[in-house]
Parts: sequence; structure tokens; C-alpha cells
Amino acid sequence: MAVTIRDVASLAGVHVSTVSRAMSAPHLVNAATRERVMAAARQLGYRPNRAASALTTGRTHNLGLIVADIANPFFPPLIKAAQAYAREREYHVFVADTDEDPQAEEELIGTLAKQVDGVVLVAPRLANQQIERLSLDLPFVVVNRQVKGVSAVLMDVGHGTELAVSHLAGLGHRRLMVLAGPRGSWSSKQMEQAARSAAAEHGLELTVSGPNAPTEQGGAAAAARVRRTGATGVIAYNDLVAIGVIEGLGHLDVQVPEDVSVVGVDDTVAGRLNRPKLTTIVMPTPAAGRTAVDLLLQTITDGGGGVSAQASLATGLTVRESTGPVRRG
Amino acid sequence: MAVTIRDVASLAGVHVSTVSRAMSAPHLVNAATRERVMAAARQLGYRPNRAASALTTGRTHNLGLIVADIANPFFPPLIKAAQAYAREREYHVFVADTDEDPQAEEELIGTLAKQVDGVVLVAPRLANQQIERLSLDLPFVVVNRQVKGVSAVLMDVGHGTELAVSHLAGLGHRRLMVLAGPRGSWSSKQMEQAARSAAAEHGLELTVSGPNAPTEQGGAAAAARVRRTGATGVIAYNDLVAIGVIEGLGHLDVQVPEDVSVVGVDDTVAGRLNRPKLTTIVMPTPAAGRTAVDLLLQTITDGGGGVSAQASLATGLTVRESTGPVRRG
DNA sequence: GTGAAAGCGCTAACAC
DNA sequence: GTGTTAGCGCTTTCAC
Repeated sequence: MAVTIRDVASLAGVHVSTVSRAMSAPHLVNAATRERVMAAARQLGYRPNRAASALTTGRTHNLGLIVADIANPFFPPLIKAAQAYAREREYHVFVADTDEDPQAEEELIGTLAKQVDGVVLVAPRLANQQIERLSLDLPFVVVNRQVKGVSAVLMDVGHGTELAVSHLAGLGHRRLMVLAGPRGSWSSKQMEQAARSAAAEHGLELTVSGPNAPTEQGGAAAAARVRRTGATGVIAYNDLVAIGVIEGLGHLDVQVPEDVSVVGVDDTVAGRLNRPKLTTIVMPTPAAGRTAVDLLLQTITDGGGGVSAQASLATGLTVRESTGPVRRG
Repeated sequence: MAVTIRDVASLAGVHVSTVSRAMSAPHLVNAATRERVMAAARQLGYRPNRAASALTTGRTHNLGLIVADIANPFFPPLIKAAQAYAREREYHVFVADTDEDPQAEEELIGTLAKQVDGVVLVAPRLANQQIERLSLDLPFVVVNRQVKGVSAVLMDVGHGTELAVSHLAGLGHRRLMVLAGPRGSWSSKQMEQAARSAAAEHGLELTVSGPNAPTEQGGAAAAARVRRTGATGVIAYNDLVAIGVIEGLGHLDVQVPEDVSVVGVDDTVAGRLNRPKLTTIVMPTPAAGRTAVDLLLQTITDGGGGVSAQASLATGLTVRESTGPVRRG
């Protein structure tokens, strides 16, 4: 087998407990001895066995990151950032995909529970109540969701939505449509509310249509509804839905942005590459990943002492080619 | 703390070893006792502590998955599939991103080693020799790389490249250019070789230009080189590079596919969404993720007894809008 | 400042 | 078929 703390101890001529202290509580050990121990460890290529220390300390130094769909371009930047940030702090992260299935989410939390010090739930599909219950056993941080007693990272998509509505109003659009996301999506709810109040403020008509699958197919399926209502400005749940609706409108001989303007959300690669390039609400995805890990680590070291924090991250609007002035009848 | 095997034992009125057996070697225990144990476990919501069992068995039931860049659209489908497949087999997976840095890769393997039963290395940047050495300590599977003694999943990009060359030849192109990937990329080497022999067969001129960064920037930077050589058919290292070169050519007033045809590789979302939609060599990414986990699990259960397997997965060519007949002078 | 010893939760011989 | 025991690698009292 590999090299253990005992090997280091005998090479350094000290007891295992001294080695342990030298590694994890250096101030408790004589500087000279510590040096000897460290040298021995280096020489042997010693790496502490986390499983063993987890057993005694109850700290695994692992985190879980649970997302709905790894292949949805919204998530990879978040995963990447979270994972990098965690690693700098000597944490490894399990990444798991629930395929948008609440039950898989719960099951996953269960099997992960013993192996991690905490879990980041990104846009969970589980009911609030469930999350509250589960959070009694294990530190959680939710992203884009608000749950009593649970730390949260919120992307302020409401603000971005207001910007989008103003932008559309400024272009002369009078009739807007919001394509809502999956049932239970916090962020979709934020968008709806913000859109309603902003529309009222600008004196615009607004229809909310949903739920829609958060995919291109979901968007394509909504195209007919857009045409039927005669809306000329559309705010889609995310970039994928926006791309889908543009494609679907194309099949109905409705051109974007000439006939209808479409705004996406997330600012994914997909949106940048689409033609027309998407006007989109920019979500701070990497920052959300880092912040979530940060809050989680705090909760963990605080011993999860009941205090939950909230971080709100700003969003913006990037105007590209999928929005334009309303066509004059 | 949580419920342990001891709690289950006392509720079921048996000894801990019986519980352990009932869970992991059911055939060694009386059916009736087993039922009693299971009932007790269910009642208490018992979940075995993997860290503890890892300590005795040396099996963590965890895998590592190391990729160069989570945010590169090539990887997410692979990660998603690998992770889902592993979970069905009761394995969790650590996902880690090296940011294309060989040193990070090695460091990561080191810190992960004790916590996993094996590691999938996707398109590693490490030298073969290093991987060979590391594979002495830990089961590895490499994807798109061949290393002596290490199981591998290979996507047969050579075949896809031949198809692409034939396709371009059929459209009348006589002068081709291959935009190679990063130094040390196995898959780039396969493409180059296949392109050379296929070009020779068709009597075409071929230039290989590289290394290029596997990104849009890398592609954009290559546009001038394409124009300089007068190539009318380009095969790019991946979809991102293809998209970049198309963009770059646009700035030079070279139109795709009217003036130059461009073929990508990977069949990512990005390529599907790009305008013109990319003609691309289709990589079997989800299958590669599953197969890699499959081989890894085999290696692990075989005790890593020296046998290494190779799986070769077929690739194809999807023709879309970025390729067309050569322009007649 | 360092050593000795107990124990984290579980599995794996070995008895019976 | 089930109980007993030792021990995986590490941390953490408690002595000295």
C-alpha cells in the first residue's frame, strides 16, 4: 500500500501523533521537530488519507455540487468556477446531474451526505420544505432559490429583466411576452414579477406563457403562441429557449429582429454564436459558483450555527442583434 | 451524529458483523435475519459511511474525472454521461478542471489518488511517460490518447477526417488546410495523419498549420494563414476553432462557404447554432464517457491485473452549411 | 513538546 | 449462519 503516517513517523524518529500535529496543528510542535517531520514526509511522498481523517474528524474536505443538467450551457461556467475555487481551499467537488428530476436530487443528496461537508444546490427542483428538512443534517447553499434558514446566492435577474423591458419599450414595443421556465423555478418567478411591474410602469401589455421546457425545443414550441398573441417583444427564460423561439418563428415566416424582438437570459456561448446574435440578460455565473462555495465553506467552519447568509449578484443586459425597433404597421 | 451500523445491529438484535454481511454479502446470511436487518436499516434511515468502509476495503466507490476545460462545450456531454453511468453503478465522481495545465493535472491526480478507485483522464496534457508512471499506483483510463499499459477510449477521428477530405474533394477543393490543435493532442495527430493520407489519395495539396489554441480566438488568429496559403477547404481542430476561423475570414472579406469551406470537429451545440451551421466531424462524446467509466470499473474490479483494454468509437460527418462547392475562378 | 492509547464506522479473518 | 476480534490511517484526549 501507500505511505502512511506511521512510515513518516519512523523515518523522522517521532510518534505518529507528533506527525499528525506537525501537519494539522504546526504551532503545537517544536520548530525543529516539525522540520524533521516535514522533510520525512516530503522524502516519502506522503499524502494524508482523507478517508481516515474524515473518520475521526467528521470532515471529508469534499463538497457536492448538484445541477439539473450539466449539458445545459448555463452550468459549465458555474461548475468550473466552483470547482477551481474549492480546490484552492483544498476541497474536492463531486458533480452530479439530476436530469431535472426532483427525486434524483433527493436521492443524490442522501448518498452524498456522508461523503461531503456540504452541498451546493443550483436551481434545485425540490420543494422548499424538503430542502429545509434536509438542511438540518447537512450544510447547504442554494443558488437562485430562497429557502428559510439556508444560505443563498441569488442572481438578481429581476433587475436584468427591468433593463430588458425598458430596452424593448424604448424600441417602441407595446405588447410583450415572457416565456416562463419550468414550474418551481425561482428565477422564472423573479423574471415574471419584474416584467409585470416594469411593463405596468411603461404602460405595456404583458402576457406570461409557460411553463416551457428550458431547451430549444421548449422555445420552438412557444413560437406559435408568440405569433397568436401578436407580441412583438419576447423575453425568454434562457438563451436556449430564445434560440428555439427564433428558429420556430422563422418557420412561421416571422423574422427576428425585423418582426419580433427576442431577449434571452444567461449570456451563454450559445447565444453569442447564434445568428442573429442574442440580446441577453447577463448572469454572473462564475461569480455565483465561487460565492456559493464561499458561503458553504463559511457555514461549514461556523459549525453550521444556524446563521444563513444571502448574496445577491448583479445582472446586466447585453444588447446584440436579436432586438430592434418595432416595425411600423 | 448520524445512525451507524451499531444502531442497526442493536435494533435488529444481531451483531454488527451480521449487519455488514447482510448489506454487502447477502448470500452469507439467513434470509429471515437479513429481512430483519434490512427492516431495521430502513426504519432508522441507515446509510453506510463510505469513508469508513473505504478504510478497511481500500475501495472508496468514487471516481475522478479530469478534463482540460469544463467550459469547453466538448466536455459537458461527456461529463454528464460518465457521471450518470457511474451513479447507476453506485459510484460518485469528482470532476476537476486543469485549465489545460499539465502541472495542475499531475497535482490533481496526486490529491485525488487516495479518495478514488480510479481516474478517467480526458485528452490529458501530461506526457505519456508520466501517465505510465502514475498508472502504477492507480487505475487509469485515458480518453483520446494511447499510453502503454493504460486502458483507452479512442474516438476514431481519423475516419471522420477521411470522410471530411472526401467530402471536400467531391466539392472540387484542391488545396486543403488542417488547423492542428494543442501540442501533445493525440486527436490532433490522428487528424493530421488521416488528412495527409486521404489528401494524397485524392491528389490534393495539404498544409498543416498549428499548434492553435482550441478556442475561437485560436481559430480567428488562423484566418490570415488560411488566406495566405490560398486553401479553399479547412478542417479545424474543433468546432470552436472552426467558428473562430469563419469569423476571422469574415473580417478579411472571405465568405464561408462561398469562398472557403470549413469543417469543424465535435458536433457541439456551438456548431449547430453557428451561422452558417457547421459541417462537422461527429464525436461520440456521451458514449466515450460511458465507455471510459465502464473500462475503469473493469480495471478496478480486475484488481488492475495488468490487462489494459482499448475501445474505439466510430465517428461520422454531418454536412451542414459551412461547406460547399469550390468557387470557379 | 511529545508519547501512549483509545476510538471514528466499518470489514474480514477466524472461531464456534 | 452468526459472533468475536483485530485493525484500516488518522486525530485527540490524557499523561508525563
